[in-house]
Amino acid sequence: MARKTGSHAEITGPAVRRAAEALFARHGFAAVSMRQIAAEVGVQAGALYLYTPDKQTLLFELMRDHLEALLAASDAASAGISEPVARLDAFVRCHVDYHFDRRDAVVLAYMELRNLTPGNFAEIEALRRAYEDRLEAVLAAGLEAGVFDVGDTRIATMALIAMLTGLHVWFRDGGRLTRSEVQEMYADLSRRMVTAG
Amino acid sequence: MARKTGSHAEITGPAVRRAAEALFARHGFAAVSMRQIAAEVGVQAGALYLYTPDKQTLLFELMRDHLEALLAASDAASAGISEPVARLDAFVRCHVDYHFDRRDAVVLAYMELRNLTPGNFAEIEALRRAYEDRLEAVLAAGLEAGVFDVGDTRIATMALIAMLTGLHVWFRDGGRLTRSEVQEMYADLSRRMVTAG
DNA sequence: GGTTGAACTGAACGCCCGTTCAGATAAGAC
DNA sequence: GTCTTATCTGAACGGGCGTTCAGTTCAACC
Repeated sequence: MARKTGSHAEITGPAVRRAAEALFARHGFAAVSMRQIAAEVGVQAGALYLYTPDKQTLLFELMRDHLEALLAASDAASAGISEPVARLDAFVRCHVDYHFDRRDAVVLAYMELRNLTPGNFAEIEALRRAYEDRLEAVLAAGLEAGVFDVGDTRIATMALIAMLTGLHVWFRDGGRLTRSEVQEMYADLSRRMVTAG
Repeated sequence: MARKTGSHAEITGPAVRRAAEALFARHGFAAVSMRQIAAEVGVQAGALYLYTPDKQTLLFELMRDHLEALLAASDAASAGISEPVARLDAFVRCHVDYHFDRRDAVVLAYMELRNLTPGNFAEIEALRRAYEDRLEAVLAAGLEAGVFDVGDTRIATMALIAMLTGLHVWFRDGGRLTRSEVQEMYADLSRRMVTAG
């Protein structure tokens, strides 16, 4: 049987993922070595291979777990809301929340796509596409209902996603704006962007 | 004297920069080796050092040259236009133009900041900041004139820049949309984003 | 047609990479 | 107290990295 108290695997495993996420987000996957991750955790490089089969899988699982959680959070945030303007508002606020809480994961998920092997890329891309599709469905519903006015829902979707994802460029913890101020502003900008003038 | 006809330096130099730009944009600075760049050009790795002192400087100069050209193009595009709505329109169309014409350079300029040494980063960051400031000045002028309605010009600026830069995620040459269609759509989205409802 | 020098090769430099693995360590089980 | 096994070390593997440089090539010049 595995040891119960004093079992390090339950500490080291998450520590490896946390360290990898932070380092990959800051310096990029290709620029970070397994030895750097190990040093951050406080073990030798060889020990990492008790927790991941290889570096590529470590990246892939970080991205996959994040995107699955983001999708679930997004669905939960808009559950029970049917009015398109309110749904867009909920989507945007949920996304901003994720930036405040899981910033490194968000940065990874859209900066490191090019470092995935083809098979892993396909799976991550499908999740990202699913997230975009959630937003596009909201825009399409609003268009149908006559409350939104966008020439092309796909382009408007990509523009909105890009605007939201761009948060990471300027946002700093403890900056001059609070979470709810940022949410308010981005919700306003988003709504106006797709609403008839 | 240098050879005139048959001089390879005038061919190889630009070829090195072109190859580096394309490879850095596609795979990321850290994931591309000097040997890969050399292979793309058709020379041995050592020959690259006739055209750049090192890999870092190669990246830096690509980014600097691009940003300086982008700033110049942006200034030229809005020269003589004083009305804020028209200025925003010109800014957006110019940016979209750059995406069509110098896509790899655009991708580099905002994806590879983290791979610059501190000194190089400061210089590139200043250029990027100058570009953002151009846009923010337009928004501030529109706010003053009462034609724009944004709570915070800085946040609106960053949101707009992110939206524009996000073009690279979905745009593909020869896709279903023409250059002027994309310009039209992004100009519309931008204008509505910052205009009073 | 011999000389010059820009352009390039090819091999080498020391270093770090991802990954493997035999062995050390130490905590739970009996 | 002994055994077992989860956890980790430390050294090694082959290979690729950025960079240097002595030597080769060959077009242009005199």
